[in-house]
Amino acid sequence: MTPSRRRARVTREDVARAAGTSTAVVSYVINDGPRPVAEKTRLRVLAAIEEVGYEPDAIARALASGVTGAYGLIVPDIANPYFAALAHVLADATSAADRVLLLGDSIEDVAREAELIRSFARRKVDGLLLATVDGRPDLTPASANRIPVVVIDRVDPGLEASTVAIDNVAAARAVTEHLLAHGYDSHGIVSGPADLLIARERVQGWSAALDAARVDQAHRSVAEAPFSRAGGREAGLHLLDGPTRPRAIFASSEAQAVGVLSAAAERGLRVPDDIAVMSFDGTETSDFTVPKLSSAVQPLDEIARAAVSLLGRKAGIAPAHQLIGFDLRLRASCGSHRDIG
Amino acid sequence: MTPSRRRARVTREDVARAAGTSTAVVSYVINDGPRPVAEKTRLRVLAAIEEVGYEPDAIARALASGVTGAYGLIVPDIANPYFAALAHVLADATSAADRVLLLGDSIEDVAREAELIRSFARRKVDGLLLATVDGRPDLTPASANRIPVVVIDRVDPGLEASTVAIDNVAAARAVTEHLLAHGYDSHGIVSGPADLLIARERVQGWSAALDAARVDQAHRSVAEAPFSRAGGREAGLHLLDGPTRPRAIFASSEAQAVGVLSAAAERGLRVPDDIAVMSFDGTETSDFTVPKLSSAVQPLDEIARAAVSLLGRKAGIAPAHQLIGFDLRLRASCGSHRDIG
DNA sequence: CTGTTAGCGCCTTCAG
DNA sequence: CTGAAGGCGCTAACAG
Repeated sequence: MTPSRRRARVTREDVARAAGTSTAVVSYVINDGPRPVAEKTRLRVLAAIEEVGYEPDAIARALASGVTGAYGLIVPDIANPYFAALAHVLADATSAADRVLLLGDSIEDVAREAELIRSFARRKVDGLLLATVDGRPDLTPASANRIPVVVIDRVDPGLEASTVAIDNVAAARAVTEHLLAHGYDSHGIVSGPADLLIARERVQGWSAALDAARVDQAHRSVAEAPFSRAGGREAGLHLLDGPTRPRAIFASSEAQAVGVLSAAAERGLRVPDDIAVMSFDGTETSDFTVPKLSSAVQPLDEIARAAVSLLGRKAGIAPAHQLIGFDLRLRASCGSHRDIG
Repeated sequence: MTPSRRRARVTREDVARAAGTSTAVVSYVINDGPRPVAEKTRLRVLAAIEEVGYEPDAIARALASGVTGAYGLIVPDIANPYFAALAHVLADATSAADRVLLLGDSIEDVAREAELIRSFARRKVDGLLLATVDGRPDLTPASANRIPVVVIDRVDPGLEASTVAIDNVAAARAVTEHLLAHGYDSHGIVSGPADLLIARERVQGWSAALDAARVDQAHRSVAEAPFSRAGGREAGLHLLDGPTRPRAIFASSEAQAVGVLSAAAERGLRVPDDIAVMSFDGTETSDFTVPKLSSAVQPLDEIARAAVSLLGRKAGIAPAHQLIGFDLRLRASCGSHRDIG
């Protein structure tokens, strides 16, 4: 049983020999096509595969077939719990599609992102899932290789790619309307970077709700910050220390909301009694903050399913733009359900 | 300028033709070897590459050279902020090593993990980074392909692989000694699953410190739970609701500590005034909880560097076991620094 | 220093 | 239903 040290690699040829067939038949069996194989031969091949311990080489298969069986995912920062949650469901959906996932962390850096796109394109991924840090990323490396691209999360129109997203304006508006329903009279928002469309959209929804309620401009304050916990804390402190401390703050991402909670604690303010907070995204993180965060929830599983499903389509032709519904989840941070934390 | 629709693929051949050389020379230029190339020729080739817009095909290159330029990373749950933080630094270190990262999420499932190991082995990754959910994962698919494996985080001895980890016993002991220094007299621990060595080690360190301080068994309580936020909350509630509520709780992972904070809030208990909490891992998350978490910090960058560096070694021969130092970081949750949150 | 060419392991068309 | 054989795009001997 001492394995010959020189021949670690077991190939189709070994299988064919053991089964007494040709290598082509082995392929037919493994791929269940493109030619039919007699049941008897099939079993013989299967037995031979078992016997010699054959494992198909994914690289060789990829080169020959033109299908790599890999999807690429690029996110601005995998350490951000929101993107981590997104990656989780996407990894799952990818597995379900019987593929592996290439992860790229662009570190919120445009140049790095472009590099990752090129790198993944050279690797001939079967599809690219992109949460971009760039308003208008260069997708030509993908299209040159006929790689379908689905942009998620930070969606901007005019992209030569399919998109999956929620209605940011409507979601932000719904959040704000809830805050208004509580009777809060002065409002602050922690917005994302103004060069990102989704950041502007969320501000827009917030403004629209305040407009409709005829909230005076003097009772509104905006603090722009990166979509991160640190950004949220900074912006939160800025709002809390400002001349007119808002009674309610809408943090336009979950990470920022976590930062706002931390800022409030730092100033000795109680949430929601002194300051109400609502959030966006609504991953599991929001169930474990103190207090729990109310938010517009992005249904990540749905988004993942939709995104991976769009990757299945042929590339190039007619990008699709899929809108996913959001949920409003009320917890303690906005003043609802004080009792249940 | 209308590109011919039939020939999307630009190959070395096109470059060679444009440069008036052979395809081999193109390879030599691109790979800077294995044969030297005259400077003049080199420039001509470079220009030709630019001119025809050539991008090397990573798959073909992998097949021919036997090097894929990809590392695999398998984690129990990428949605867990701790593993997300780990993935972040590993992605970075991988990029620095000029490679891409294949991400596998085993969903805390042993079978799924085994499947991922096989899948990555078939893909011929150049190295495998494994945060296993299995005490003794089957690494033969890797070794059969001479793929070096580095086990991180959940390390167990007797593995046929290199490991990178901190001294869990010492770290847990240091945490507990700090708690004792505060004068707390009754102690609880949220431990991880008992079948994981690191979980047992952290309990061991905790016990050792209590033993040394002659803390009576009656003043100790243990609650076992998964290394997750939900697990931490359950176990936390269990400890808080038990017959002898501990004055201090050591949560043996950051995720669990977040759950404990949430449990304390649910019971209307203040941290650290009513109940002190210390944690493990210490990622950025600990700086944004309310209150901030004191913890034994695992220096992820160092771990990542060490792990990727170990992957560089040849496979098979003599696995190395690298121990990384931990830090003790004191914040508000244990009763230190009340003022600075 | 440069060109020729035989693979890498598998897929798939084309004969049989 | 099965076998033979030509690629997929690139690397790396081996000749010149």
